Amino acid sequence: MNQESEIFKKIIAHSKEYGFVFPSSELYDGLQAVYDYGQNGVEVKNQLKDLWYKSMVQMNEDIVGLDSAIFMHPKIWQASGHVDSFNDPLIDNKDSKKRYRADVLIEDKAAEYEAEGQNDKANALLQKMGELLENENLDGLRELIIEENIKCPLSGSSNWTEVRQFNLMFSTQMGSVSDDSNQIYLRPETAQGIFVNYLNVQKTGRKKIPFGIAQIGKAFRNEIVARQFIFRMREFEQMEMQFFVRPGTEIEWYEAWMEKRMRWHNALGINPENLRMHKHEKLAHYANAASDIEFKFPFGFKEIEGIHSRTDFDLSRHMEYSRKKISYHDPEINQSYTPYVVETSAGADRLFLMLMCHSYTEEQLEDKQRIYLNLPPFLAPIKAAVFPLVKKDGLPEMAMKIVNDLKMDFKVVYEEQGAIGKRYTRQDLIGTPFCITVDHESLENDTVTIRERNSMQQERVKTAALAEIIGNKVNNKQFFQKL
RNA sequence: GCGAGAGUAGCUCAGCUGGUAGAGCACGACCUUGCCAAGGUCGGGGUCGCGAGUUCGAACCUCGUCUCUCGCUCCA
Repeated sequence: MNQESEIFKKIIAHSKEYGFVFPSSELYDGLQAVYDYGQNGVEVKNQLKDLWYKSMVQMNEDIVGLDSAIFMHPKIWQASGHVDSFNDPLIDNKDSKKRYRADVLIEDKAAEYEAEGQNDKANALLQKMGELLENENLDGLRELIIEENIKCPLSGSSNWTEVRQFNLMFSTQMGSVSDDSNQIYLRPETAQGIFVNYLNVQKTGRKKIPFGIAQIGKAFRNEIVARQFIFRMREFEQMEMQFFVRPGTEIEWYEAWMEKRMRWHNALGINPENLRMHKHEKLAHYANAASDIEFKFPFGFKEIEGIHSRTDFDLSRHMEYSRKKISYHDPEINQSYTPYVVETSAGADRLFLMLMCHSYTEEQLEDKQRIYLNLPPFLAPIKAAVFPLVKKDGLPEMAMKIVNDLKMDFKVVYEEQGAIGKRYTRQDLIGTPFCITVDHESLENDTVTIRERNSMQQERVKTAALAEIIGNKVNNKQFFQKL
């Protein structure tokens, strides 16, 4: 455990030192649980998102894309259940330092009464709590806890703090005149943008069920405690796909998508031992089956993607709250129904962190330690670096010409500073798959050496062959073939 | 939000019982060299997280505050 958190610290430090991830607003001492992607991180993340999007929309004829707004009608969050379930009244016990949900403490007490056969007392308690919650009377909740002599199960004391309301959704005002402005939320998930556009896409795209809608976008959650670097952030990016299916077929599709998504992660080159599927025992209110794909981070197996069978919960609720009909007439069986939904929901930032953890490699050579990022070449921020062996004799000019030719196809850099070994190392540290060196022989026969990152092996090749050699490793084709 | 620990140069850290900041690496220029973090010379860079207080004098002591790390809590 200690060694593992050591390695995680190194990954965090490496991410910052080499321009992958910076704490947000660091100049002003930072902003808790918010991070920025640096010059190298943004390249990785953009390519990761592009890879996911194309894997969905380009590789599946029955999936289309969407980019819905972050601001949405406030009623959407009532329909989705977020307004209710993202608001928790919390209370701390000062002796045990434990935090509880105030409503859960009272519910537990009611359950005790029930177990003792005092059903009336239990119901009265629950009713009173319901009223207090309805009126957002937090002091009243605290009084009720004290009246009922509810004690902390751990410390056994009733030394309670105030009850505080935690709202996991960020809110702001729409409308510049504060008097008649409306409170709206920053979306806590991207899925609802897909649900409320389901009908638009289905009709204008003439989509037949089954079909899917994929979207990448920012979401916001006001986490009580956000830890573990970019694993849990207040502003984060989701890559979600909602697949609409005929009721009764959802479990088949759910299982198919579990397999498909696992294949996707394997195709990234992640060690299969570090990936696992975790079935939810306790299901959320909207799901009839749910699993997480988990990656073994240095701090343990944690969720990177969820696959959920969401039934018709969301569409039905939107039908109810919007009072619009959202059913589908299925010509194949000549029946109308509300489609069921199978969702795949991945965290872009978590996948990024997974890639960093996967890639960070410490290798012991005979005389020294080597550190490099074993990023999949198609996700590396820089595809190739070109060096003149010395900065004279026309070598820089030839190297520059190679850069200018290659940059039409790939992100490449030119570097002449420092000894050649140091330049190789600098590229290793950011995961550049290829280093190309121009030497004196290059001027004679138009060949260069190309060095592969992991093996450090060099090969002398014709300059004209470079684009193809790099392209074969760096394009997405071989990735898609593994899906 | 509670409890514990931490914050000095880009990074890793020194800095004695208070006497107004150093090293190595990194970075930049030049010279020498040329295939895996080379050597030499020179140089840039810090209001010691921030704000008060004590003191003739604070990186150091006291208080507050911010941020980070760990634990509790929460986690669709």
